[in-house]
Formats: sequence, C-alpha cells, structure tokens
Amino acid sequence: MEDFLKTVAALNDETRVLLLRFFDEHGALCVCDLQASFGMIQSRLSRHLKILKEAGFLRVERKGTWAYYSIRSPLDRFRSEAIEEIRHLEIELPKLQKLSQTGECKI
Amino acid sequence: MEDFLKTVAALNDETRVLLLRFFDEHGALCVCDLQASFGMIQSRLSRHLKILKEAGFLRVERKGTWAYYSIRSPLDRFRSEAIEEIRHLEIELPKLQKLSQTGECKI
DNA sequence: CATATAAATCAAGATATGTTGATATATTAA
DNA sequence: TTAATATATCAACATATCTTGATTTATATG
Repeated sequence: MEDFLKTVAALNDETRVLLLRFFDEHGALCVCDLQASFGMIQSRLSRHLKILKEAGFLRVERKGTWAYYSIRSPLDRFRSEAIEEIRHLEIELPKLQKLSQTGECKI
Repeated sequence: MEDFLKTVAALNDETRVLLLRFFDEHGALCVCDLQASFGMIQSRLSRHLKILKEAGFLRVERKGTWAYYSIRSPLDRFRSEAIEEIRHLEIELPKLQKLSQTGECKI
C-alpha cells in the first residue's frame, strides 16, 4: 500500500507529469537543462525530481557537478502504464534547451 | 491532463484504495454497508465515493433511499491497471457487513 | 401531511503539499 | 585553499485535501 500510494502521489502533480513526459521524449537531462527549458527555479525542480526518483520513476547519474536524471528502466507494470498514459496526453511541452552539453549552463 | 490528474488524485488516498479493493471483492454496496463494514462516518464515505465516481472509477445506482456504488464497467486501460494493481496489494480489509440486504440499516 | 431513514453537502479545523528565496553541500578548477 | 558552479535542502508562506459534526436533500411510509 505504501509503495502504491507513493507512486500515485508522485503522479498527482502537473509539473511532475510534464517532467515525466519530457524525460520520455528527450532522455537523460540535468537540472539546469530543465531550468532553461521550463523556466522554473532550481529548488522547485530538485524537489519534484526527488519525489519522482523516490517513487521509482527516475534514476540519477552524477557526472561532476551535474546530475543527469532519466526514466528508470525497467519499470514495473503499473509505472510503465502510467508513462504510457502520460505519453498520450495532449499537452504542450517547452522546447528542449540542453545547456549542459554546450557548457552554457551558468544559471 | 485534467482527466489524468483527477484519476491519480482519486487513487492518492488510502481510504479510497481500500474502498476500490472492497468493491472489487464484493461488488455493489451502499453507503450504509460501508459504514457498517469500515466503521466510518457517513459524510466521510460519501465524500470519498463522490471523488471515485467523478474520477471514473465508480458508478451509482439508486434504489429508493439507497445508493448502490460499484466499479464502473468497462474501465479504460489505465483505470483497469490501477484496479489490477490494487487487487494485488497486501492489505487488510474489514469483514463485509451487508446491512442493506437484511433491512438492518438504521445507522 | 409529518416522520424516519439514507445519502449528500457544508463549515471549521487539522494536516499535507507546493512554491519561493535563502542557505548548505559537493565537485571542479585556479 | 579559495572561488565558482550545479544541485540539494531548509524555512516560511500559500493552497489543497481530509476529517468531523451539523445541516440539507431525497425517498419512503404512516
């Protein structure tokens, strides 16, 4: 029960749904990429990424000071179905700004 | 997005997960059956049933003063998967007290 | 009609969650 | 070591959600 509630609680926020969809489309991204793409402040993103990670949706890989988040694989059945559902939502996502790759990340 | 968030919000509460599992096991039940079975007050149950209904999980059929709730059928894919997931949770449910059938419902 | 029962709704308080700005931590490089 | 950058965490406030008890609504019955 605890695990299930943590999973659905993670899904129960528009920002986190947008993030999951963004990762689903673009793969691994670091926080500053998301800051640039979504125009959100860093503490807000860190919080949501932590919730998604602890709910089993995301994994993190550190490279220097960067933290690259991506959708965990494999996902169990229910989480996969959730991602699939999110994949088919009609939502407008921001354009990807991948600053971490070009070294422009000084936000 | 709105519909998806409403669906996961409905799942994001232990009481509602227990109710869904209870309906999954026992079929149609009225509010007073649930009051007797769960030992919860009526306003609390009515609120949760309304949320589950408006999220597309339950339907209601009125018979006199009774309102019989049951899991809606057919459910779309994601809601079905949610029910399936809930079906496999290791949770302890109360024993069913079906007062509405025996006419004992005077709570 | 008046009364009784089942269910829905409302108001108030408690708890949880999200946002922001400030601060702390970690890594890299001078 | 010091400074700079990226990320994480914290504190304060705002908003949302849950619970309860009281009230309202709807139906059935005398």
